[in-house]
This record gives sequence, C-alpha cells and structure tokens, in this order.
Amino acid sequence: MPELPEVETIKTALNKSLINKKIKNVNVLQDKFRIKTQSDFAKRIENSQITKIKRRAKYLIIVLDNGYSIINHLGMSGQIKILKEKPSILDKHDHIIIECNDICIIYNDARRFGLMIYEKTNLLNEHKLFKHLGPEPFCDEYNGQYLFNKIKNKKSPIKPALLDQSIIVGIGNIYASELLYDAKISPIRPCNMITLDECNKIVIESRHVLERAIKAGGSTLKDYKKPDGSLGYFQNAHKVYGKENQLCPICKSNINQKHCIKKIIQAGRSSFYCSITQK
DNA sequence: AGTGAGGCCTGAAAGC
DNA sequence: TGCTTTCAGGCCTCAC
Repeated sequence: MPELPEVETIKTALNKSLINKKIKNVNVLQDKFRIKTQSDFAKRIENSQITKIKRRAKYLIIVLDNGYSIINHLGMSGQIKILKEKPSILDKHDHIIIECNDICIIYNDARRFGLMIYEKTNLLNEHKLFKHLGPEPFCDEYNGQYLFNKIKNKKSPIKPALLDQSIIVGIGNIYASELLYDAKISPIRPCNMITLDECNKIVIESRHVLERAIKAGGSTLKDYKKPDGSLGYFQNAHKVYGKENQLCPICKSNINQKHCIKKIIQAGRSSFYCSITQK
C-alpha cells in the first residue's frame, strides 16, 4: 500500500500522538526484514524520549533525544498501528512493539519487505538508504528543468524513470500511471523524447496527484485509531490504474471512442494508460 | 553506466 | 470445494 501520501499520513498521525513520549518497553518478535533489525535495537531506544517524526521519501524517521533515530519503511505490506496500550492478543505479523506510557506503536508487515532499524541521527544523511535519494516532490529543486536534465539522455521509457528514487522520491507504481495520465503523456515514450514543456507538466501533475492523496489521507485521520488499531488508508479514486479494458474518463465522453485502457508490463511492473488520451 | 530480470516474503484472488 | 498458480502499490543485487 504505502506510497508517499500514506507515509505522510502516518507521519501526521504519529506527530499528534508521539511527541515527547518516553519509550518504556520494546519487543522485537521478528528481525528478518529487507534489512535485519539490529539485535540491540530495543536496548538502543528504550528509555529515550521521542523528539519529532519526519519523512524522507517513503521512509519514516522517529527522532529520539538520545542521539539515535528509528528508520522505518513499510515496503509493500507494512502498517503502523497506533493503540492506547499493548493488546493482550497480537495480530499475525505484528513484528515490533514499541510501548510508551499511554500509547503503543506496532509495526506489522506480512511480506517483510519493509524495515525498522536505528541509526545515529547525525549520520542519517550519509546512510546508505538515503544517500542516493533524489529530491522531494514538493521542494524547489524538483522542477521541469531539473527533470529534463535528469532524463534527457536516458533511452528507457518515462514511466520506469519516474519510479527511480534517485531521480524523484515518493512516486510509486500507482501514482506514476496516474500522473502520466493527467499529464497526457504515454508511459512508453522514451525519456530522451520528452520535451522540457512536458517535463514541466509531469512535475505539476506529480505534485497534484500526491497532494490530492495526502489531503484525502489526512481527512481520514480523525478515525485513524480504528477498533483493530490499523490506520485507515486513503483509497484513491484512480483514473487508469487497475482499469484495464475500461474507457478512460476523457474517452468516455466521446461517443465514437472504442479504444480502452491498456495494461502493459514495463521493467517488470504493470502500467495502465489510454493510448488515445496519452501521447 | 544504464538497464532489465530476479529475488526477497506472504496472502488474496483467479484458475482449474 | 480445494488445490495450484499468479499477482501485488518497493527496492536491492546482479548479470548483460
């Protein structure tokens, strides 16, 4: 599930409930993730106080007052649950439990493609997970000229390039399809055939699609503590993603239009697009 | 150097 | 119904 908007939503939720909380007890029931959780993870963070929660790309960073930070990534199937207290019966795949005085955070991840580790806060920027990352989609550095320079010599199609976190972070497989639809650019267009003008469009639409999702995710925050403790994820109203063989919203209004949204595989990932609307 | 395939895992859905 | 196969929204490593 998690792309940037989901992580941003969780960050907001955690910022409302975790600031200044003292970590009393930590249970690591599973340490085998994309990166192994350090064996002294619990010892390192217990008895520290949470200073702030940040996000970088799709990573959640919990900054502690003892010079360390917790780095968390949700992979494909990860969840952060916010509960009042540690439940007497844990769910399947509840892997790491972090208990504070009146709040309990649980990292649940069925496929274990995510991770939860600690790192010294002053070394975060040099961490191998962060070093290669490109700019955030909402920062000034990410603009049409930047994107144009980054991709002008690439011959790969544009869609896989948008998933490359060293070019731009936070865009996942769903939003890559959606933003290219909004920009009316075909996912199969080679990068070196994309004009500066089109790069501007891609930048604008990538921000739009993420903004909409964050806003909608934020609006579900009021009930982020559902009975089962799981966070309510934003169910995006996708225009092309998962809409194979349906008409796109623009073609729908054209009575003579018979072509449908196609599903193709690019670099091993599915892409959805309308060959009429997107050039 | 840049690119695509394979692999990490489990579970839901589709296929038989 | 029940077993098997396929597929999944991320990302890293490894060949070419």
